[in-house]
Amino acid sequence: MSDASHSAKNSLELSSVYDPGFVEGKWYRFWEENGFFKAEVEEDKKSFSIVMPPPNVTGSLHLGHAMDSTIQDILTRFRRMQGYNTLWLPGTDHAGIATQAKVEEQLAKEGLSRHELGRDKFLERVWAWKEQYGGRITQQLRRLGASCDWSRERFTMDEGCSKAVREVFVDLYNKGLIYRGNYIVNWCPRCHTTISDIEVEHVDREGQLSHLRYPVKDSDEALVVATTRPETMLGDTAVAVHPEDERYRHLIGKTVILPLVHREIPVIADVYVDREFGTGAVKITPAHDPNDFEIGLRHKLPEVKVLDKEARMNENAGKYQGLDRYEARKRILADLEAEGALVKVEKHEHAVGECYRCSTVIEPMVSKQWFVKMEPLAKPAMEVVRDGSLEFVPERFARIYLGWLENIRDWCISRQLWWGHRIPVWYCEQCGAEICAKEDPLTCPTCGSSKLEQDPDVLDTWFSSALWPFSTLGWPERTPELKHFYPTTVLVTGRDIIFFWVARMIFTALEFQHEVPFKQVMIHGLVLDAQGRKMSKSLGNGVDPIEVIQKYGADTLRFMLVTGNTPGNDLRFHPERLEATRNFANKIWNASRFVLMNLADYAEGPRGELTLADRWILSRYQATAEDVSKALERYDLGEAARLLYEFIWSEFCDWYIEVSKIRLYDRENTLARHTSQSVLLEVLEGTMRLLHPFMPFLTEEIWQHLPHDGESIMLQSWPQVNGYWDAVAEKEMALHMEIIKAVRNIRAEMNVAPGKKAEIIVVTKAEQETVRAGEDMIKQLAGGSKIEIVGALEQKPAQAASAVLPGVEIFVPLKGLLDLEKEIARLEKEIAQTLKEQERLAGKLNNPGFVGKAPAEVVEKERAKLENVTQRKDSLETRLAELRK
RNA sequence: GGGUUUGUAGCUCAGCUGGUUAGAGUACCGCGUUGACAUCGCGGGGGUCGGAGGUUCGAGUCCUCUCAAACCCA
Repeated sequence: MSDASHSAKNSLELSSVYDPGFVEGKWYRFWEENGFFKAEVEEDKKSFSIVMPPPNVTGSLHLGHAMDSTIQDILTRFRRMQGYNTLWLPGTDHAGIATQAKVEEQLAKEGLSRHELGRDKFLERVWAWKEQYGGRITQQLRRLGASCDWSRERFTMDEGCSKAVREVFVDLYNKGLIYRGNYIVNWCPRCHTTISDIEVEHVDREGQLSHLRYPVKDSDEALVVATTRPETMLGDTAVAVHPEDERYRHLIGKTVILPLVHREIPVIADVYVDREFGTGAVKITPAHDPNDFEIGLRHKLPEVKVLDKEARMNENAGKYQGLDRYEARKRILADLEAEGALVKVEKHEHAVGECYRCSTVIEPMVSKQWFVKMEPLAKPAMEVVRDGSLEFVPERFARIYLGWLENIRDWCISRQLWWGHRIPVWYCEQCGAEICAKEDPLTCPTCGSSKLEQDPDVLDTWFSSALWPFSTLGWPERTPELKHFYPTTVLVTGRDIIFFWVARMIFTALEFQHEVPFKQVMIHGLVLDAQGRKMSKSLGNGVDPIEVIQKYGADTLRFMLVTGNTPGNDLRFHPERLEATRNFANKIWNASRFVLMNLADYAEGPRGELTLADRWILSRYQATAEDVSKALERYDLGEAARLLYEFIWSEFCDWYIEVSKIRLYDRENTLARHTSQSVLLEVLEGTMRLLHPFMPFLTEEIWQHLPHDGESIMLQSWPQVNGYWDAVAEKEMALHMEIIKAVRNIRAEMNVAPGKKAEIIVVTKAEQETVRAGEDMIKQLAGGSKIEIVGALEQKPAQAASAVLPGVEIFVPLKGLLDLEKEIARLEKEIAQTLKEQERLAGKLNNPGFVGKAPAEVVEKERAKLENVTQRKDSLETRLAELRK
């Protein structure tokens, strides 16, 4: 090899401790600047595409993002190396409420409000804010090593996405799937906007159940209702009882008198009423309770609003007007008591709806909002999952998804915010016409007036993210990207946004592309703190991934986030696990250093005969490549990572490298040395490729030091699984390992100083040839001075410790060092173990049921085991008897 | 109230379609520092798999019930 890049670089540059900070930035720049992440449409190649769940533009990276992005990056790098035309498309979300709140905060510091600024000026400020701070999270993703195509980065409010939003809205509107109506919605008195049903979090709270007496008109009787919200009684327009409730049957159709305000309201019958709850009679406030609203519709009850947008009592509340809802509750209860209408108050635990953003108790309120009619959209969305054209991984999440869609309610999409996609509907001031159009209209198509007013509301942020898989590929244009990369291959996201996002992407995609947005959805769990709690700002238990990266390196964080965990389950974050993973990175680093140090004089050339260890590690390497590939294909990243960890540490480092030292240090036999170098190199280089998706930086750094062709490891092909499996080598190697472990155990138990070599006698008939082939290895790894392999021993060494393996007996003569008592105890323990095992196996084989019904193969295996155990036990007993003489 | 998940060594977690003496990391104990790595090596102790019952020749691995924890929905 004459080309400089083909030979190993001077390994002396490699420090004995891996320093991620030193290499990470360098390689990321190298990859990005050379355009290695860029995906051009290559029609002849199979595509693999992922759209990144767009993080909030206001956000900074948290461990959840880190995990989500790591998984996507692993899949992307894996498929890229496999030769797919790979696109990982990044972007950010405009995050209506969050972003608006951020900028309002900023304004508040200047003593300004958005209303003082005005809509247009405010929006300018938001855009300016976005330009300045919005890129933060994308920079952080780079620190993590994300190999997404930044040249295609998108934003949910960019021109293309906005165009897609318009297109979808107008189309749904024209199909009658978007409508405007007066319905009960969730109002956040703090964010001053509606939020959708799923943005409400139900929290169990200790509250009070007040029993209120409503006198029946023209009667001595009274109906007692139980309520957790006495203040809304001012807006009651009925009392409902169950139609079959004997207690109240005679009152149905009668009228009761609302205390305090003395308004007359009817007693109605509705099956919704739970007879068991409270008194079995319910006050109905259609304007401020979702269930009451439904009842109100069924019974055509009037809606009396008593709360305003600040959740204060309004003009319909008479003397309570202006009071906050909780203050009003106290006052009203006091007044009811004074009037004798308060029967009792009892403690009561119930679920209270809170705003997902600010945790303010939401106020159900009737108001005029825009909705998406869900039923017709939900049906096909369920169908594609049921028929398997869209798959959830793990599949249990499909049930959650389906369960939600089965009971779907219409989606409230209007938000009383300024930052977002404004609803493309205009109202004609002249004739009252409602105009929904893709292009801003200048005049009213009905009356020609130019006095048009656009609806002030914006759309729910999720409306635009629902279009993400195709809007980012250029839709509504028919772009080559859309044709080639859509439907995307897999969506990777947390299980917390199945409803918010996944479901909505699926039904919009089906409606507009007539195809699923992705063939598979891989759902992962959440990253929890060490105690298993969600990480949150209020708890202050969040961990900053960037700090972790600075301390341990991105590769360590990545590897740690995908190990020790099964698909779909939550992951607890334990700092100690970072150390363990960092040690693993360091181990790889040092193993590579070792190889490089011994490769200085390496030149490609034909190998000599492969040793047992060579054949063994090559076989194990192949098996690992195959298993890792399979695990990655079924999205079991934790298993893939575990396999690599085990292979590298336990097999490659602990055994193969140690064995290789024999030939490496033997300068006489250059062919053997060369062969060893060659195998070390092959396995290390291939293993780096297998590991690259998990630890891109470390593997790139090592790979660049190894003899190589090509610019970057990330562009190399994935190791080919060639089916090479050397069963013989694996079996023989296993025997050698057993022998070595047995000798090591003897040495340790007998306190033989580690530096002191000892003679090893191996007595075996059946395995003589095998053991002979590994003589050097045993000597090297078990600290043998010399090794004697015989078929039988005339006279057993007196002062020797021994061990028995199937078909093999081992003696370690320890003149003067043997502690007879210790050795006897050791043998007795061994015998006890084998005896137990022997009994277990014999019992099994004596069971006619087992012998008769179990597969012959299994029975045969057990028989062989019994034979082995019996033989071992006999040998051990013989030995013990000898010692006791 | 419905649903999902989890309950395996002191701790954190693996264990695929039931069949080796139930594994790893970490912690713990003993020994070890010239030669890849003390962010290391070698050796060792430690669990009968939440509980009960069942299916089966055979169950951590399937079924039923039960206890506990977390989450989602209502």
